[in-house]
Amino acid sequence: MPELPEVETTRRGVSPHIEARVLTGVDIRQAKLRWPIPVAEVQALVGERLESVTRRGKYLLLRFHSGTLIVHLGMSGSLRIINSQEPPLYHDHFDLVFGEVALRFCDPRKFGCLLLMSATEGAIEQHKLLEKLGPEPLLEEFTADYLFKKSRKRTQSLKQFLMDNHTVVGVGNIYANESLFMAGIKPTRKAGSLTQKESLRLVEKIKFVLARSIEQGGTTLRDFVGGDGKPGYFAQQLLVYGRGDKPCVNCDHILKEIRLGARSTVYCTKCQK
DNA sequence: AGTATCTCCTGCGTGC
DNA sequence: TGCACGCAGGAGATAC
Repeated sequence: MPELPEVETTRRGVSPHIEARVLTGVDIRQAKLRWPIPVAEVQALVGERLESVTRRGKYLLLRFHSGTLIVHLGMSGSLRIINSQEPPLYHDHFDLVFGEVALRFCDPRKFGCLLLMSATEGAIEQHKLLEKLGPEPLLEEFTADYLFKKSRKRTQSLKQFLMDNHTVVGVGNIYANESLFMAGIKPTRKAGSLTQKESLRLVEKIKFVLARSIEQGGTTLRDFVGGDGKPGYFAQQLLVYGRGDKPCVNCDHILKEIRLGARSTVYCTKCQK
């Protein structure tokens, strides 16, 4: 599942191939994604130059003069640069064509989306999907003080609180598990029980683990932007995620795996307090 | 307002 | 070997 590092890696990977180029065609083979693709509106962008490729949370934003395309990869989506003559495979739902190259979207589970916000509707930040998002975890706006204050009087579990986009964007299940382990904090605790000191550790670890994954993604960029279109997981060392019933890397105690809000949650009952 | 639950979809693992 | 079943998972929608 693409988490923030994968989305950012995708952005960096595809952007040099399409930015500043003119959209010459739109080929939508499957409009039924999480929300229906507004086919005619997207096609109306043909002839316009792609001004920028940016990211907000896990949303990719492709800005054109008359509007901005919003792309989300959902659970299983990927974007890759192809030769525009290349025939689509199963689950390749749409292409944005820029002359001889194209940006191709593949998503077996169809949890992703392609939407358009017209420039006449206002700034992209005002879009319904974006306006209530929390801070970007890698920017200075995401601080220990912010997280501490935001968590006051919250009764839900710390992990679910972290995974809520209104708290902070881009911390999905994998990184919530990893950062809580690295900070030595039990995921089941109520968010409101977080101390200032713990908040500092947690924010540090979230930033660290996300930044490191983006770095590692950079090394595999060429692999997926080029041909096979499978971004896959970064060659990252996951300390707890997917390691339930295996020994803790710190103390050898067997890691515990539970469900929090139907999400796989793994932690060490000795190292995480 | 905050919290928990439901929902979309397909591939994959499991068990018979 | 084949088939039915069930589950995972991002995050908005819905219910309370």
